[in-house]
Amino acid sequence: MGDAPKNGKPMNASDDGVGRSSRRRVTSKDVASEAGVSQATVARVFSSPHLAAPETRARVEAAATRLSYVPNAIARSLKSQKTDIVAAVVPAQGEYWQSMLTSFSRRLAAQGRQMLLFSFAEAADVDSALTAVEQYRVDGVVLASSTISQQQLIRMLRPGPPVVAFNQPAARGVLPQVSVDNEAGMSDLAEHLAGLGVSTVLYVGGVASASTDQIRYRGAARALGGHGIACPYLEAGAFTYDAGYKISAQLADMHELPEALMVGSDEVACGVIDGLRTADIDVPGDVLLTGFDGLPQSAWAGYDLTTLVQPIDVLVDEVIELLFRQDTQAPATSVVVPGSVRVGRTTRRSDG
Amino acid sequence: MGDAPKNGKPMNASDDGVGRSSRRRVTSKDVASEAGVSQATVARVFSSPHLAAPETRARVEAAATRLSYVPNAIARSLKSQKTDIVAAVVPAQGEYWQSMLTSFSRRLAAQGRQMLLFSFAEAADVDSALTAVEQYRVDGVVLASSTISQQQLIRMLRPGPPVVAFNQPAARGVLPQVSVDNEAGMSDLAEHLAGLGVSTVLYVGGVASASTDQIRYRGAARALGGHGIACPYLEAGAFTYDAGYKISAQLADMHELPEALMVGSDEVACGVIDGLRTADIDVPGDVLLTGFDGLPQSAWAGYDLTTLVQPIDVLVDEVIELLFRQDTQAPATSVVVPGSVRVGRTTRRSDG
DNA sequence: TTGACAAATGAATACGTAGTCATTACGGTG
DNA sequence: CACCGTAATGACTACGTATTCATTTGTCAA
Repeated sequence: MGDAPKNGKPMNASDDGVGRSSRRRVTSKDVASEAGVSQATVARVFSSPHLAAPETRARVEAAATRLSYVPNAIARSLKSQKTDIVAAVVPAQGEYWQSMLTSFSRRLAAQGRQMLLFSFAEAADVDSALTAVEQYRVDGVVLASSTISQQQLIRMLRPGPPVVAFNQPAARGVLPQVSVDNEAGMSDLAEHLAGLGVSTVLYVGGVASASTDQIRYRGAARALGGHGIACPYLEAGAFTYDAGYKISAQLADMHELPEALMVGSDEVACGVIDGLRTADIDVPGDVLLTGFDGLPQSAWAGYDLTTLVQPIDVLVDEVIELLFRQDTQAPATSVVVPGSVRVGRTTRRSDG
Repeated sequence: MGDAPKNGKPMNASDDGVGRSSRRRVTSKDVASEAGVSQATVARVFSSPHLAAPETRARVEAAATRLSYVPNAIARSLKSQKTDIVAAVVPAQGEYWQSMLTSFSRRLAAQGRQMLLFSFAEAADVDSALTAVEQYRVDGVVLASSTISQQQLIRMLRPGPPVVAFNQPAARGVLPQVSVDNEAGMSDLAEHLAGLGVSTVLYVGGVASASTDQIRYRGAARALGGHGIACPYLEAGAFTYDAGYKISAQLADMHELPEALMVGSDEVACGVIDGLRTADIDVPGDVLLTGFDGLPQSAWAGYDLTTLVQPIDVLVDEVIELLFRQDTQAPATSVVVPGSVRVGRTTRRSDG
């Protein structure tokens, strides 16, 4: 046991080494005295190793291992004014958000960043989430959900971390925003239907006031209009399975079904299919159907929807790119990523 | 705009007062001088208001509002040695974990705590997640997943924040743990089947090495054994829809189907149902079926599984209770919460 | 030999807050 | 009036790290 370093301040000399050494967390200072260097050197070894002599580095690392030293990210954040944390404000419900979440989380982890999660069920929760976000000085914020109010969006504009809205076209011009090309996607699906010779279509939306819903409907209506096909709008009331299931009763009651249904989201579409089935209406036998999003469930054999698959990983990458781009000058960039049509059973005429 | 020295100290002394006063974040010191009090008083107003005179408090709050002061949670955490953050280490895939996540997140938010999310796809990711967890000095950790190794569990035992394992019976005796009563739950389902007069049963597990799978199977085997019914085990290979879908081919090839299938999880069960359907085997017409977990999808009309519903909110509450209980003496408490059987279409004989 | 220069390191400081301690003022009790 | 306890507040410091600055050492060219 070598001892007597030139810097022999007997601070915690009363601690008898081996005993209960685990009461207090080990700090860089402890490692420093263990390795016989200064605290500054320890910090350098961990933050910018190239500034330390190889021999010194080895000694410090050995000491750190011996003491099971773990750097304190809180202190680092305070000093460096960077937390390496990104906040995500995401609706509590909805299959779609979940997959976006995990993709986002993994991408961040690969960059050495962490993710602070805020899930909310009501608008009020968003406010408290935003308050917490401000306190934690995160490096970036992602706002997902189509139900965040304009006012809440604007709140994020005051000086603070960069913010990006996810699949929230309403934010365009207010916040930087990333979304799939909702209009073109739904348009592509409409063209697919038109190509099948469909002549009557009904659009089943989720929430009429949601910007995604409006834009998707516009895509359908325009494309179909180009073929001289009308496209009335019916609102399910929510982007949920249950909403789709319930609205299907209205569909079943129609004296004449359209040839195809374009549904605003996969989750609603699954509900519609199941609901129609209870009324002995078969998809695609009696009516064709398209979804939107490309959820895992939409590919399940029980549904096998024709839908627009959102490239979630690409969207997430764009979000991160936008968050950490140095060019913070451009005030409200809007990135739109194309999706891709996946043809499933629900638009295959079963007359084979 | 060519000035910008590479290492320019951004003194905002040139800041023209009222205008863009937002270069630097407002601190409690700023509020102090604005309100004509000391920094200590500002801190008190925000952390323990009862220690400040009402009049002073009002003045400080007014000043804080005027400057849009937001307390810095990082600095507070450093000083108080409490982050009010809980880390969750959760598998990236699996419907079940997602719902647990959002429930957990909302519960924490209600307590003024935040949640740091780590989702992982492979075991290697768990290690890096645990490293990050240690650095951020979180107040607690929740480990979810049945595939975390014993070694990784043990790593969390060194001095650090309290840790609770979620639905991970393998952790029993090693870490405090909360889970649904897997054995009793599966046993209840088995009794349900026995009550229907079923005499041959096949158990379709997810991953045979997973502790939850083993315990659930034991519940089924014991209960059925009590009725003199055998219960062979078949492994799907994963707790996923696809695994269930694929394994159903083996079921369809059996020269004689059992009367009932007990599937280890709802997600696998959905795959099994869809897979059987492609082989023209109907559930419940040709074979009864039970699931486990109580996922939202299991209640969808297309499946409507008889399953064991896990009371996620209760489980989450127990986790939080365990994390922050002062009584940290008890080394490895194990809380087991009962689930409830929900009878669906998949065990209703369609002989009506 | 000497000066210039780079590499390596230590001392000191700042990040923004919470808590400890000391100080002041005040009202009640003896 | 003297005494004491309590409320309210300010000065100061610690939390653990990253970074600046100065100092030391070694190397090379003049």
